[in-house]
Amino acid sequence: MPSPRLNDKRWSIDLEKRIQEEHYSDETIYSTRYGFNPKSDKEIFVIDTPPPYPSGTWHIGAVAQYSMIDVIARSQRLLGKEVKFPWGVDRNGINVEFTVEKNTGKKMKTFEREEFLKLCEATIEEFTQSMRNTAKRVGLSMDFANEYLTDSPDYRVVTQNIFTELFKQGSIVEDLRPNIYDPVEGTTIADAEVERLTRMTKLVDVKWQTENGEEMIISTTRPELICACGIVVVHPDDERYKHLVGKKAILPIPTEGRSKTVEISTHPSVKSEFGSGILMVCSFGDQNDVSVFRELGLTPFQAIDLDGCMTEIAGPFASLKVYEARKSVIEYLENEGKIHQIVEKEQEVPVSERGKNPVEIILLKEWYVRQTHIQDRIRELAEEIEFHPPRNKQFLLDWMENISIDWPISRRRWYHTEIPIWYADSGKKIICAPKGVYVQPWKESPPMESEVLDRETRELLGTFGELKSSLGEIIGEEKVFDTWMDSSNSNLFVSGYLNDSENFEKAFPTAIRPQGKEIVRTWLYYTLLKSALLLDKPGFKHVWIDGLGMDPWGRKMSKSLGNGIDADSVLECGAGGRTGSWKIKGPEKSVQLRANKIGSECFRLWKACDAQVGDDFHINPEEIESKYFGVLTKLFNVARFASQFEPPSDLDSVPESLPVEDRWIISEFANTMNKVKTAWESLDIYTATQSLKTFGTGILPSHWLEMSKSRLYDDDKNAAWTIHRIVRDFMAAFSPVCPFFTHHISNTLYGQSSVDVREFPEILESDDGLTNLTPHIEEFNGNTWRTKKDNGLPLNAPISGIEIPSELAEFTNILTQMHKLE
RNA sequence: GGGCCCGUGGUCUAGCGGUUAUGACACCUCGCUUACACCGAGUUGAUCGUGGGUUCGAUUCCCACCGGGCCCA
Repeated sequence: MPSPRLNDKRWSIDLEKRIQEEHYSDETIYSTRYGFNPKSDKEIFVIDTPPPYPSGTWHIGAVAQYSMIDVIARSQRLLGKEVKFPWGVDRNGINVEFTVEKNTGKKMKTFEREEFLKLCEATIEEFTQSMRNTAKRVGLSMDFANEYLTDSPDYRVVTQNIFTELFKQGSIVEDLRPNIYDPVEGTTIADAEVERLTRMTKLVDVKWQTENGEEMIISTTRPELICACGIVVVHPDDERYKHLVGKKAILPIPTEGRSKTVEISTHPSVKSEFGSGILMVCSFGDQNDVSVFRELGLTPFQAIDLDGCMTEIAGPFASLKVYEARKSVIEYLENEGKIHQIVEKEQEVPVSERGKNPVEIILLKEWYVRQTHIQDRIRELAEEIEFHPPRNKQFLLDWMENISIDWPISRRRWYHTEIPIWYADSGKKIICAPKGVYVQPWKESPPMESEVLDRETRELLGTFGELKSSLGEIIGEEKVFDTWMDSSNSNLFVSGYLNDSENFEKAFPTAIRPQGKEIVRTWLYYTLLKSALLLDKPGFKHVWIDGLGMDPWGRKMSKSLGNGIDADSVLECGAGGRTGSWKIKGPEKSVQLRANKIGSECFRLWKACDAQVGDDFHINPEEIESKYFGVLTKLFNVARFASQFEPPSDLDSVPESLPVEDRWIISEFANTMNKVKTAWESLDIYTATQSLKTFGTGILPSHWLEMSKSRLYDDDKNAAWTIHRIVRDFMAAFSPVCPFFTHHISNTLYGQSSVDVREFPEILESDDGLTNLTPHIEEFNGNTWRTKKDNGLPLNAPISGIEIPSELAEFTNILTQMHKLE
């Protein structure tokens, strides 16, 4: 056999890594290849990449998603677009604060603020580094040289400026409102950050008395909140309690500085079948309490303070932690004989997503982005966006359906973007940081060119420099922003808002927002909200919402279940001959999974091929290897086989008088390429990859190659042209999925890398007359192989008595030769 | 309690009013045939979750139920 130009016998993880390292080693070559040229005449395609949050380990499901975003980026380049594929890292937030607290064993607020920030920055940088490595290991073609970090001054100043802009236009307000508050971490959180955990709770039936001595029973899980009770209500249709309505109930525990009685009234929100059917409404046990207080115009009591302790109104229970107060109140009521019964009950407790602490609703002065007024407009703007898959739009609509309060954006934490505000003139005036200057009001004075505004009317009064002397004491805001305030600017930031207005016009709305469905209610929603408030535009043209990576049994991967799979272990599986093994807790017992080789190319191929976008996908390394590594081996061998024959100098013009079998496979290939091109254009990774895989591992090697082998060995120029033209174009079309694999093959065979192709390969003409014969060819070959097998003949043995069907008359010669028909 | 999504051979998956229901992996049988045994060829295997309905006809549309997931009360 002539020696193949591809010398490696087969595709391997070590080869993959060698190519990859070379690929990323030279920054100049890398940037020329994948960088963004804003001056280009091509259509601009900006990807609003989700900036990942570095936490030490990168979830394999997320890595799989990023690899698909990379497929989108590469396929759009292949189609001739000027792609901006930014690499950003989301680094603000409470997670890194928790990590530092855990590592040092000290709570944040026991640190000096500056010192704590330094620790956070060092920690997050370490995590970021390992994330950069994984990003390259999985082959992402992002613009790493222009990395953006959401905790850098460049990024934070954009967040701050956008805040100021929204504040001036009236879309941001400050107000004293009931807020969801995490007393352990000492900060307000938003609705979207609350999750529910099932816990056992005591449902306490407390005996109350009315002023005229009638006894009534009220069930509650929060007896410590009796001190904040504003009213007692029953359902208006509840006949049992009609006589109580209008009377007064005496609080069953001692309180301080408030009325000892509350009115009994009716409210439709009461569930009569729950407990006794009588409800105490306290400020604030839950969201329903909030709305009853608001509806009836009651003045709320502040029962819990910022440290999660009872306030003075709790009388003897003041300054106890909520949980201790509950125990003491129950004890007190028991001693007083005021408990009817206590039942242990399963209850869903709202906790903070990040800290898993039970949250409280308390009155706090916070900053809000107004959002309830603009829901209809956001819905209209969302109409202009194309969703992939369309059904996942429902997640957004469902979430928006439930929005009833504004978005609280201030947090009492530290490693976040600072709210760029100072208070002056005894709080009557506000100083806003000027454009383009990142500020830290908790430790800095306002820059001279800052603007001074009336706190109520927002009227501009002048610059800080002009008014400095008349402003009295200046107090910097200590609070910071919710991290979603930062990340919801990503589409604005990457398209040049405030930094590159010339480009912004062309780049916004960004072409695509790819993301997971778990952050629809946060990242997607908040971004749409911001884009609507600031520009009255949809944030993007396409939204691509993928499902989540699940364990092999379809359950969410989580630390507590012990069913997680580390991304690097899959990508490195097979490197240096090391196999991979994973011990995963299944629903019943632990299961040991093993694989010999996976790597980035096989991993990407699996994700591209195995499921349609939007569905949750099961991650099982054994399956990834067994189903998809063979595909790479097959394709590699086709290319390796081709590589032993000299490619014709001119692959672009079709030779005259190609024989029928070459015209046939070219027609088949043209059909495949048409499908692939359409699929890449419509962001349909699944169809594009499936089509290529089917062709490349199916009729091409099994039928055409078998037919044409002997011609190739005989130096037939037509056969050589056909195989090389197909391999070259195939690699280009396939390069978005397996960039290093196709790079290696195309570079070795043709001296030009498929990852550099910037125009989809020309698709040759397809002859329907020939492609209609394909089922007949497949059937004839299959029958002939079976006949040989049934007769105990090897496939290369001659055979007699086989008739070529009349439809395949044109193929008589080649089929006779192929099967050695006699 | 409400909403949304999903349920196709042992496993994963395509199809979404008329198909001999797609493909892959696994299984089984045969074969080291000058690209490939980390391979090839061939076979076996699905009453398309269950029960109703609409229709001449349903895996595909509607309803109920069951199971899984996600979200919200």
